[in-house]
Amino acid sequence: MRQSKNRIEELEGILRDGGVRVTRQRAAILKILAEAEDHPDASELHRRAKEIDATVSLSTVYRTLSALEQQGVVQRHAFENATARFETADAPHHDHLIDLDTGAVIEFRSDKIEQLQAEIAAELGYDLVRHRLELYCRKRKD
Amino acid sequence: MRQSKNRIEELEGILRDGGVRVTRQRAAILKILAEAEDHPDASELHRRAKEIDATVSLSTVYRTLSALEQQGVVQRHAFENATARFETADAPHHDHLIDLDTGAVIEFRSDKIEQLQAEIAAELGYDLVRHRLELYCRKRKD
DNA sequence: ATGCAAATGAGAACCATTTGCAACTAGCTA
DNA sequence: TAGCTAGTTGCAAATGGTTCTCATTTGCAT
Repeated sequence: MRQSKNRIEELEGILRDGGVRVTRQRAAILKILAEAEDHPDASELHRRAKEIDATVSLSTVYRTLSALEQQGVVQRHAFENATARFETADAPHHDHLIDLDTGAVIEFRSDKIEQLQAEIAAELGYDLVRHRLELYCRKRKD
Repeated sequence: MRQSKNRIEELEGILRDGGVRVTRQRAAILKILAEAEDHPDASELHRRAKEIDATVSLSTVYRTLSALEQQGVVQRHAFENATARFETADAPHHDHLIDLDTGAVIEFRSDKIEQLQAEIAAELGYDLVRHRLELYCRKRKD
């Protein structure tokens, strides 16, 4: 996309700073991730990455995703009855609405809900570390 | 506990009405589930059920849990990085707070959040079918 | 009692993900 | 630029929770 090149170089920088080597395979996976507008799973990422570098193996996709997740560059989501799906962690925090019929994922954010969650945790004597909020929905029939 | 006997008979009735046979093994699993105050996983249920009926196999635990889930008697939860955990579906709807250090699960309910979720789905053109809200927390340090 | 569809135990099968290993290679060093 | 070495890779095998297969048993309506 438009300036994905910069974004990719930025991500590669983050990796190098984190002591993670930027290999041919990782560069390919990173590019695919940066350009993805959806929430692909590991095998879909593998399929796409192979178009850039045919040598990328599924193992490497998984290993790279784990490394990227640890660097905070990628987020992993385990939606109901499905394989893990991934997205770059550049956008601000948001939750997900999953279309039960198509599997499509829509991002949304509600500051009210975020705040209520923290309040609930506090009331119960806890500090909220992270949360998971997923809405499983069907397109409204008119 | 106190009147769990009635509860168990009630559950058995639901099963029979649903065309599901109440076998010795299922009765044992049902009893364990009705008495559980926590959110055990399949192998823990297996462990406990065997104390009532040593013949219960893990296969049957899984099969029974699926049957109970279909009858709406049991709910399955897939918390982060963990095996599926179960609870009887008698209590009114609630969400879960998971203690990251102990794995303990605390139930809570927020009508405000419930309402906000439906509103968000509606705004995006969807009908909310179900949702998942989990708060991963640590005990507050005083 | 009888008959038969439903249920069971044991173990194999599934399948997404992880891991062991020997052969590479990114990227610092001289 | 060549060399070094710890980090990476592809492949295949392992993992582990959960589901399925199949021969045998059993609940329960008749």
